[in-house]
Amino acid sequence: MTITTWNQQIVKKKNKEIVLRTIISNAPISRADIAQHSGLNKATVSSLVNELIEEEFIYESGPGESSGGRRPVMLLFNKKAGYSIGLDIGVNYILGIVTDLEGNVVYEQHQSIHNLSFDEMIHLTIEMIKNLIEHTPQSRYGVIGIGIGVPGIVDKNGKVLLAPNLKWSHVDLPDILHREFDYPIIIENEANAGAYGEIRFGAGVNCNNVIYVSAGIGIGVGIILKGELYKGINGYSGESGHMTIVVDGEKCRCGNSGCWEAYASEHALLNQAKHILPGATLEELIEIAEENKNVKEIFNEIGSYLGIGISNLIKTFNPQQIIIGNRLAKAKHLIEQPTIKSINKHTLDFHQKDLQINFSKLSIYSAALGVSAFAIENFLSIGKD
Amino acid sequence: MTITTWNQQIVKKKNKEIVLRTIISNAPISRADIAQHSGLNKATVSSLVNELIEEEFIYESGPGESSGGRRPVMLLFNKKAGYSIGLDIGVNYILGIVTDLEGNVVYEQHQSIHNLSFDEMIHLTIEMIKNLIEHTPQSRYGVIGIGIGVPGIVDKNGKVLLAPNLKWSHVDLPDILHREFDYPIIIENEANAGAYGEIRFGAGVNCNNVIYVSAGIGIGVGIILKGELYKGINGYSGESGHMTIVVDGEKCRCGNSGCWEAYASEHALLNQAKHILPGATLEELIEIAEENKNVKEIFNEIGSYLGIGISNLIKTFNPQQIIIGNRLAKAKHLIEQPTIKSINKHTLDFHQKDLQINFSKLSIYSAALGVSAFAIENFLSIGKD
DNA sequence: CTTTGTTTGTCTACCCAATAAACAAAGTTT
DNA sequence: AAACTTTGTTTATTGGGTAGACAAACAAAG
Repeated sequence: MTITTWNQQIVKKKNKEIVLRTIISNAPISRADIAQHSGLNKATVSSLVNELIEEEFIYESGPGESSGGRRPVMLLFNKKAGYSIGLDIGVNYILGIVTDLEGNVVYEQHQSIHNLSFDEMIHLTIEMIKNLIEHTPQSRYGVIGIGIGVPGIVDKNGKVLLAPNLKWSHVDLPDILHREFDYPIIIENEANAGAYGEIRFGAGVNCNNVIYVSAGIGIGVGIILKGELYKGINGYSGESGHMTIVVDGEKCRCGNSGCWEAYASEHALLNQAKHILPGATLEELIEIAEENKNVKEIFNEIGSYLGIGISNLIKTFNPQQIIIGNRLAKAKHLIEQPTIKSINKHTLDFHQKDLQINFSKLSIYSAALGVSAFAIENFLSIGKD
Repeated sequence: MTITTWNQQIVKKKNKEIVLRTIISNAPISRADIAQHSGLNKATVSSLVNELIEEEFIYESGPGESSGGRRPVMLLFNKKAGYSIGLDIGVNYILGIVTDLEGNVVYEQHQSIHNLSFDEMIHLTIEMIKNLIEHTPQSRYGVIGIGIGVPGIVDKNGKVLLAPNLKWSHVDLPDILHREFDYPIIIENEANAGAYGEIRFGAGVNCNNVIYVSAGIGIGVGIILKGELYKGINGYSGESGHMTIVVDGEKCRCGNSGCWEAYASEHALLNQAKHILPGATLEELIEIAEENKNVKEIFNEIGSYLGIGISNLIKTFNPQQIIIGNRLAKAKHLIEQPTIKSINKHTLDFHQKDLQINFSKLSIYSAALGVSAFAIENFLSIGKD
């Protein structure tokens, strides 16, 4: 096994990437400014910029304001050079989106599902992808990749090892899809995808160490460290929903007892609420909470427990930001205060320094945008010779 | 702020580092083998090797076995090119070591301390470092750095923000020491240092994702991800000893209740044992446990709780290895089985796949070797032009 | 002992990317 | 209009890595 060595080609590729990323995050920008900003030589920038224009990753948008000399030629990222496809497979829905290279949704398809067999599920997924591809605008690079988020444990090769809520186990999704589609395919856990979506396009833009708490039926955690998704040795990280917060506490679906998600998930909420309002959904409970003290108190309690688990994560990671997402984020106005209160109570001042607690900004799109972003990222760093 | 750009000098530096590291971990090795192993061109390797010889980082040890042609010239790492100093400051001891560049201890000094004032403590530390420097063998690069491990929270600049057991707060140790010594100085939390010591020289050699659980008076955690120490946004990561495992449980010294270390540390152990044997130390209890069922049961329980917290970390990190170190590791024979049993009970098969649970191999030297290794690492990547 | 083939390590010519400096073009300021 | 500024390109140079030729050193076969 050989290590990655360094040579001029790598240098060029890295510098080209620096130039491109500088344009993406500072557009419109001139060649001179890129040189200033990146520290690269003017001539180097000029040459790389011209290659990027040739490849249609960027384009000249015309002259900008003069600052006392020749007017600069402003450069823009060509977000329409290609399009990415993202799917979020949930328990009772599939959401599919087509985005440009900046993560703007140009087409979307929502599909409710109920009690589908595995084969029907796969068939529906494939049909959906076909439809998304059909609705992808023409462009230089076309569809640059397909990302799929699933609520379960995904290994390093994209195999879905266990998705209890979908009743999937050992599903080789990349293999199944590669038989139909000849595009790069990325499968990712829903919490990981959501985390990435938020740091790229949502509440966590410009944050490098972020813990995304996906509070839905269960609780999953997406971990972004040093700007990169951390996945663990086999890809099974972020199962913090099953960390013990009460030894010998409530029974959890995983077989253990006292798990965080037995106290702070949608499942826990519905479980509490069924004594008051049997069969009510999260959305219904949120509405009722406005007038019903007892229901409001349940949200209070859920928020408080949510804060306890988050505090555990804060003490372990000392992150820059916590983002609370997925379905419980809909109840932001009900759980934000008790959650923050709980975090304040359970962490030291040290850990609260420089710490932001936010809710998801992308609502239902977090995961789909996240996997779409993975495909884009993959394309921009690999695809660019 | 300019980004790090890429040029030929960087390429050379990186490749030189590849060559050096290949030699360090594969010595004795020939130039041809390095080329084979690294993927670099023979000529490139030859040139870089000759520079490294010039700089005395490596040397030729004579001809090796022929494999059917000209006999190769074998290369060895010159571990005596410089020496590193490591200190482990504990509550009632200071341990100082001098190591060569491979982490072999060439001189050591143990010092017991009791109820020293802050000034006395600093004075003693400085005197010890002076003594260690005096006992450092002559070499090309001399003392290449000083690393110090402390039982407390250390920020990114090496300032000790809080070390409750030492009664330190806001101690600018780097500043104090730089007035005395003109060497690179690295201050690190004891758990982080121990973690690094173990992955470099101990139980975690060749492991990239390791959680080191420092179980002493309290519990600290050192997190190694992708081969690097993870420190969080401000350097306060790994305070997992204070994660809640029993909501509204035992009071902890931090002010909260139900913290892991209130159930699984030396402090918790002594607390339990004082009802049976008031005033007994950990070492005494370990001896007594051989014959005393009640004491043995306390170790059992501590191990069980230790396993619960470790399980929480496993679910979050999906690490390759857990290393249990610090004082409680002395009771390995008493707590290993209950700990492993507890981990088996509280984690899923997925997380146990490819997972090793080990105890510290470096015993009392973990932290001192760790900080020493930090200094060496710093020297080898920066010091080498 | 000779011949043949292999392995090792160096040397040379060459390639390629970044850089500095010179330069032209297109502005602004005095 | 003249002088200065800024932008972006062109030129020559520097300094790395690489391929391939090469000699030295050795093993194996005859």
